[in-house]
Amino acid sequence: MVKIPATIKDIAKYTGLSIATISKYLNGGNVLEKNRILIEEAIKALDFEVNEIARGLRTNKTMTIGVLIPVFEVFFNTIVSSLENVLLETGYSIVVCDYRDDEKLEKERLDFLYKKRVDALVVVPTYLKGSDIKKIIKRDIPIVAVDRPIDDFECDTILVNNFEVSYQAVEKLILMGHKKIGIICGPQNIYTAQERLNGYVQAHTDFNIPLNEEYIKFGEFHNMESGYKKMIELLEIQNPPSAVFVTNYEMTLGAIIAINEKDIKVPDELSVIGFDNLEMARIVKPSLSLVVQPMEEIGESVARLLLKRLKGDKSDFPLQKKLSAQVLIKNSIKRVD
Amino acid sequence: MVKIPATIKDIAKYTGLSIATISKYLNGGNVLEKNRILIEEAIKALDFEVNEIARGLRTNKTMTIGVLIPVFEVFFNTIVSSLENVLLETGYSIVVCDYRDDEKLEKERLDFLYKKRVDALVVVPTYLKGSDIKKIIKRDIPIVAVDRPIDDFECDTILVNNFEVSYQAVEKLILMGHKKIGIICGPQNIYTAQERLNGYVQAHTDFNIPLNEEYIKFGEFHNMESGYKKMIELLEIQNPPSAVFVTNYEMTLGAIIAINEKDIKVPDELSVIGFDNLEMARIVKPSLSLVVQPMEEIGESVARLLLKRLKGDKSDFPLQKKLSAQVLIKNSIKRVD
DNA sequence: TTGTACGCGTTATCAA
DNA sequence: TTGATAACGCGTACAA
Repeated sequence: MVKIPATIKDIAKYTGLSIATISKYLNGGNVLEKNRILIEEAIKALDFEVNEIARGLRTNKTMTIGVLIPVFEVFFNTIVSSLENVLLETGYSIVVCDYRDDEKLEKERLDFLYKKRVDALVVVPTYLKGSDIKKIIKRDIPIVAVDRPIDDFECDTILVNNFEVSYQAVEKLILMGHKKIGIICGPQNIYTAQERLNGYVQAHTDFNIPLNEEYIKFGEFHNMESGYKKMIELLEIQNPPSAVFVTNYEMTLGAIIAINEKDIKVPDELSVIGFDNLEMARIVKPSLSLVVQPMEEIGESVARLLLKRLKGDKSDFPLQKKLSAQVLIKNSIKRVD
Repeated sequence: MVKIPATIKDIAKYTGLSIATISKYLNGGNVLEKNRILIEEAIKALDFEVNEIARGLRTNKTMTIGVLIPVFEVFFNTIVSSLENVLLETGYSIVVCDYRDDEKLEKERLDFLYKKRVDALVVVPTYLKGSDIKKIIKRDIPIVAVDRPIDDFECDTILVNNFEVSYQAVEKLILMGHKKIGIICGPQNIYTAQERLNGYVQAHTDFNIPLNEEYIKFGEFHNMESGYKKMIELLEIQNPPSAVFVTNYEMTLGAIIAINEKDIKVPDELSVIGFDNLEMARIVKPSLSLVVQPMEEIGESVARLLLKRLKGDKSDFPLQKKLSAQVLIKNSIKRVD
């Protein structure tokens, strides 16, 4: 605690060897057995640890990867967690920042990570455009966009098939006879929210079911109260929907509370498909049908791609990958006619 | 993007001035007006930015503060957020790590932050002991324990009056005539959970109400399913409690779902006090009584203390501060006899 | 295998 | 005010 950590120089003095030899030992080079023992003894005795700042200055690498996410919510947390698990073995660490869905903060955090000299960046953008990135990022480091593409910027991108899975969910409802289908969407400026709405619209189009604007509600991601409110609104329509599709975790939570409060019986009085909420789905009775995104797979894909790029392998750049979410049908859907 | 960022040396060349002068300018020193203009021109032209790694090596400061929290959940997020807001103005940034309630990870993350040469540490410990810290932290940097003390380690500590507020909550129920009071606690190895249980016990003792072990359930923080399960268990007791105190956010969420599912009327059939869940409290009908912790205040206190220590002011060390949580009474409590 | 010598980009000291 | 120069701690040719 009190002593300033020893440096390579100290180890050199202690062992009588040169700085270069110690450095080589530290980096896995060959050293005479007796010297190795000596060095290891010195390291213990002097409580030595490499100064990663100095090493970073020299190697121009920090061995850290910057991760920028909108908020610390379970969807992003899970992705980051699995990303990290893969990276762990490789010597890379991650530094995660959230920007609380704030446009200004999004740029500031990106700048922060960049200034910390991360070796690569993983970004879940909201407002961020290509021009912003070009303004902030001046070194040529790998950047991967996750969950949402970056407007006007060419980079590796890993997405989920939001449109398709949303289509499938709504299609399922339609095939069960539903024609009055409500949807609680996210903000229209967010890519994933747009895609999910588009899937809903396309399914209606394909099955020749007219859209009813009353049934389309816009809530906020990361805000369960909005899910609650929008569900209440849907339930209070004179001619309410017979099924509702809620397009995100937190909003699903709020929607469930609304349904309970109104004492609506699922699926008898209302069919429901939620989103990304396995824990809740287990709890809620009857078991909740869900769209489940492959969060772990996203994290792993990002990690693998990142490692490839960090090795200098630029093949397939810019890579565009779309992973598949699944519609998980449980007991919250009833056939109607 | 392509060009490697310019260095002070480049600026020196461009302007014809010396490296030392540029450096002085960068650090707010006095420079002739014409030189200042010249330097600023060069900085723009060459896209210069200081290399903070090099600066850190030289100054032995990274101007970052490491923050270690159990999980990214709303309670900790809010604290971190307000901590950050205060720090923002000062030039310090934070790097946040979670350890997912994992003992091994808790040490690893601490080590990671330490190796990143943070200038100070904010820690919400779970398993961490003084001996662990002494093993990992060798430089003498300020450490602040938040929400929970660190066993066997002398350092600044900022806590919440868990015992007292829990006592008050239970006392309130008792004063409303309740004698059969259930509690859903957190894990016994966590300080805050212990304190909350102790407050419950003490209130019973003071009012001469015998404890009923059946009414004391242990769930898990950060796991709403446990709140759900424990509430179900309480409700299924032959002689169920007339009131339940749930001692954490996520568990309160699960408990509410359980209550809804069982179609229990609050407060007629059951009085409830939840925890830390303002958003939910707004949504749920009837409005939920709550223990509310002063999250913002915690963050601000930590920040101020930290800044003081970073200035070298060691007065009052080790500081022990206890902030006050409040019992917020709403419509979820009924008088019984 | 080991050591010498230099450079990474910055700050800090001390003359000028 | 400015500049030459020595650190900071480490990695790496290159020579020994």
